[in-house]
Amino acid sequence: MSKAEPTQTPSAGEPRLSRASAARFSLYLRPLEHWHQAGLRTVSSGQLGEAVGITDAQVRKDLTYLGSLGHPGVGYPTEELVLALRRALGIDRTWAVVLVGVGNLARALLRYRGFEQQGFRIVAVFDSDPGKIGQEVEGLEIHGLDRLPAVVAARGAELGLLTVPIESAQAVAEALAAAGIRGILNFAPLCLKPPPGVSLVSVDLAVQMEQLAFLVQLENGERPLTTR
Amino acid sequence: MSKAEPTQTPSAGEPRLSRASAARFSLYLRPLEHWHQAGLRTVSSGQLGEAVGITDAQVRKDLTYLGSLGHPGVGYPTEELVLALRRALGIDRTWAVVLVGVGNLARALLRYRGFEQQGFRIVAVFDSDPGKIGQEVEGLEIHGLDRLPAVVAARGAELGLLTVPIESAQAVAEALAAAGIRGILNFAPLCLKPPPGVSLVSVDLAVQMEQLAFLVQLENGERPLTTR
DNA sequence: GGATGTGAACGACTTCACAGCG
DNA sequence: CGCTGTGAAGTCGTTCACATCC
Repeated sequence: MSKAEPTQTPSAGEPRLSRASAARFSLYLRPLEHWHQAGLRTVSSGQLGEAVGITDAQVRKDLTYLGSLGHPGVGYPTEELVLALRRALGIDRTWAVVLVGVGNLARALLRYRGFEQQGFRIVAVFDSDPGKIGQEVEGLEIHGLDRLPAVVAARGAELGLLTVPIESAQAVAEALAAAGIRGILNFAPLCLKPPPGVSLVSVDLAVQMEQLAFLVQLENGERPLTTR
Repeated sequence: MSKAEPTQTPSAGEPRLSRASAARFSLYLRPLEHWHQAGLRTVSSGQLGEAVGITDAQVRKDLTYLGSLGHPGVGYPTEELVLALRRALGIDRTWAVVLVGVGNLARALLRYRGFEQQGFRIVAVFDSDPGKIGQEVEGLEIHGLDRLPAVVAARGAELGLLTVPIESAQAVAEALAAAGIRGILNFAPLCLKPPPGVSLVSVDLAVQMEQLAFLVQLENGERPLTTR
């Protein structure tokens, strides 16, 4: 009842593409789009690796998952590669995104051009504060949370940005799920339990800062952790 | 000349603590600090694992690196564990931080309480725009970039938040390094080359969004990447 | 009994090295 | 010749299982 079967991966789709490779696809995309606009028609695995700071072998292995679009002795055609990568990542189309929690971070995200550029459009914003509801931010009316299901459905939103305080994060995540949202990018500094059927990516700025402190400490050779 | 020696790790410090474990230390810290304040004196690996979404075995393996502070049959003393984790991460003290690039994101970061709570204090802000220099944000005067070395030295800053546009990111990173900064948290959406002696952590919001789109696409079973 | 610490098995990811093609 | 695609080897990280101790 507890061992025997390897459990997990019971029958569903085979894991064609490794998670690690997908994470790098996004990184490849930036220099590639830049080079493509600059008129470069072809790139080698070495150039790409150099640009994102990994080995050429790694690049080739990753790109294998896209099918064989490299030409020996030549390299990869820039444009095809960009298209294939975007397709693999699922950003060969536009995603409608809602934002919940209109604080400082939310305002910064609303003004951030990078999302739109990659095909993410923020189509509605929500907050629970009655004082904010009805106001506008960046041309969008702030809705009350009760309107989540209706607005999500009306705008065809599939992704959500979660910029609410810790206390309400889990509840709002579930409200988003109930409203039909399929993926959440969470900025609240806690470990959200993803509602069933909803994918989750979390960004905790304090955690990143702590990692940085750790790295600096390591480099300083100060306290590489004694066995004690 | 090219094989034989394993190269790398030539002689310097042995890699006591794995990078992956250190990344989780930050995650452990949040529920732990919460529980500690709530008066809980002891926690088990199972509880911690549950809170951050990993197995108990993984938790125990990680905590091994801190020395043996668990008691069989009882668990780990909450307070000691918090202190040991903070010490391991290098946040058992305050870090002085400078911020470069006063845009929307910068303002959001300046108002974010999470940094201060974990021992990161933003002590100065910089921008290259003459129109901004001399103004104040969140009680801090905006300095010109030319004052980086002087202010960094005067305030004893060791870390930097980089929220400048792509074009100037690399140059500013090098200026930070030259001014004596030891670690950079970069928000510009490009692959920075870390100056020698400087640690780097990058946060690219568009990349996170793309990962989310990828996960949702996977879960939808839509296009799990065909071999073609 | 309940929970830790840990070697050993396992699996995932990366690097190597080289055959093969344009 | 340069560069891709890929098995094989190697490294790193996670999970298992169990001896051990309170």
